[in-house]
Amino acid sequence: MPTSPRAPLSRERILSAALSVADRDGLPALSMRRLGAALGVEAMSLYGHVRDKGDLLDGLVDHVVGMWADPLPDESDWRVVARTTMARAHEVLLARPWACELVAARPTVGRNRLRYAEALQRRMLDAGFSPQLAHHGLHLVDGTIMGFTLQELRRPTLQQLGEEVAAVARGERADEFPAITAVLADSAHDHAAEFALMTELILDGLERLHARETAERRTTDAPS
Amino acid sequence: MPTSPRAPLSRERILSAALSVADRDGLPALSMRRLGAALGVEAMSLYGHVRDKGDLLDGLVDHVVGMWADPLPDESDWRVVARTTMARAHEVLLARPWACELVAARPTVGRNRLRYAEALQRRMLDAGFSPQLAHHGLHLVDGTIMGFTLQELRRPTLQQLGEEVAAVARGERADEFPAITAVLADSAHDHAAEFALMTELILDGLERLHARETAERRTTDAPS
DNA sequence: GGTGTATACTTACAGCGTAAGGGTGCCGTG
DNA sequence: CACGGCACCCTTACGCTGTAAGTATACACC
Repeated sequence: MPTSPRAPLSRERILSAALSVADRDGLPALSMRRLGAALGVEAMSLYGHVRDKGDLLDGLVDHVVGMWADPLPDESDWRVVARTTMARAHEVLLARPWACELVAARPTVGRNRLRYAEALQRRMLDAGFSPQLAHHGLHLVDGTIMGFTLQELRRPTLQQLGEEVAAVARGERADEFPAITAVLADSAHDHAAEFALMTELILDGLERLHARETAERRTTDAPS
Repeated sequence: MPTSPRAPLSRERILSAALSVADRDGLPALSMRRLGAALGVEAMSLYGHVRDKGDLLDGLVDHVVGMWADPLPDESDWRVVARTTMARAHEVLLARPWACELVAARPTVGRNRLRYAEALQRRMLDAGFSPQLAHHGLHLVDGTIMGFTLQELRRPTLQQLGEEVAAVARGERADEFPAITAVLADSAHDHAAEFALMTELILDGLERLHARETAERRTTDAPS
């Protein structure tokens, strides 16, 4: 067999291997050498297809964004698009804790991010949003995805760090932190339900802003 | 002068030096060796006061949290506490881009975080929130702080990365991304105003959930 | 067959976190 | 005053990181 025994490298193959490594061993374990080893290749060979490690990470970010933004919902109602996108993004990010950290560290705007922003903002403009409000809407949806997912990821590490905090979480410091203790004691916290509730809160809020905006426009445009 | 020419190390001094280094040179530059050098000391000397680099970073996170959570507003209205805390947190995090990244990477719950959570949740419980809703409220406020600040930090790096994206941002791809182009063309984006608007949206939403909750409780408790 | 080009490998360097062990000066006690 | 103990800090070393520079191999085409 004259051909090389291994398939040739490519950006695609590198990115998907990087995704596997990060999924399996976490983000700190994603070094160029380990990634190369996972592909049966030396570290330096990767640099033919990837400018930097930063470039690789940026590619990874957009790849992950594509996981929830692709395929875009074929739906004209901005609420439906926002809702399904938020749910999918939440699911994808929860399954890949390293992705949140990565997006925070490398807030890249890639092709998938562009396509998703375009789709959501177009729906909002079509629904009569002002460009300003469409801008706010995108930020609100995106911010909620990241902010809330980070909240949930914060929780599992709670017990692993800090005896003082763990005592509070076990309800042993009710004197000093009564409210926290009461809240923790009461609620069997359902993350998925909370995220859904907050999604609706966000969408309601946006819709109210939109309604207020159109009301103002009407009184301004036709006051006579 | 028989005493050592340098003041003895302490966790406090180390943390505040780490803060300066991160502020000046960024988070990647915060290595144990550089931090030691900033204190006139070798890297290994730090390990007498800090278990780990992770321990140091956790301390840094809570230190930053303290910057906006301390002193807690002396105010009984949860809305006021939430609003001022969000504004202060936003300001602090925008001035320290590395802090967002750090919180995402090390979602630690420290002493300052506990005190702040306690204060806000107590106000909510006092106002008649159910423990569930107070829990949601804290998550909503925290999530919005992080999510929105991350959004804003994403922007400055937009032009530095990716010629394709930069072209879109300059409005040269109106054919493929009409909505984005329209939105960018129209809005002179005011981040502070957007954050304030979204803060009110959040608070309104929470208040509506609270009102709905009390209405339901009334019909349940006294239906006769 | 010879040459060009793409691809992957090798070597090397500076920097990282930190484990292990070696000094050095203050401090309380005899 | 002398001395043991003990904080504190420094030195050295190891395996890891990203990546710059240079080298070898294997295929495509004239």
